[in-house]
Amino acid sequence: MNYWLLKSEPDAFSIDDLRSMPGKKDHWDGIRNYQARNMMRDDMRKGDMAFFYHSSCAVPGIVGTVEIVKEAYDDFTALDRKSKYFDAKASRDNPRWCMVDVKFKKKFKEIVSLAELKENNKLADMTLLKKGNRLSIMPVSAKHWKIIQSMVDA
DNA sequence: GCCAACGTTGGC
DNA sequence: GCCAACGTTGGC
Repeated sequence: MNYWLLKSEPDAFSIDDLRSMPGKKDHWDGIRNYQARNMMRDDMRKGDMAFFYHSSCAVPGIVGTVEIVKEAYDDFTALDRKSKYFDAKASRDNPRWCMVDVKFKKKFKEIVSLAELKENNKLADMTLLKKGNRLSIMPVSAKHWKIIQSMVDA
């Protein structure tokens, strides 16, 4: 079982949006980066857990957890001309992009902010905190997962 | 809005 | 295959 971190801009899709979906789940669409796609397709498994990270907002940070409930399948938004994730190079035969389904598990009482994560020396080697890493999906080690869980107020 | 750090594209 | 130009991400 693997751990992950999924970034989303809360203006576009927040953890509250996920919680209010039917069944508290939704597809994680719009991934248009090959590294992120490959990890999602090759390594992300049903039952894996992920942090939900809010990016490009007033207080960026981890706001809760989700579970991967469906493994990678074709991202149909790439074929939808009206979608902002439409990709002219994607086709039915070669959809190019994929997505997974995630289910809301928990929203933290308080956000674990990026600033707090940076202040924690034990997280110094975390991918998220490394310079220049902008991937919207990244793996989290079991060690880091535990440390961050310990930073959460009940 | 700025800018660093990537990733992608396309001419050669 | 190289590399310059361009686009994107995301913190600040």
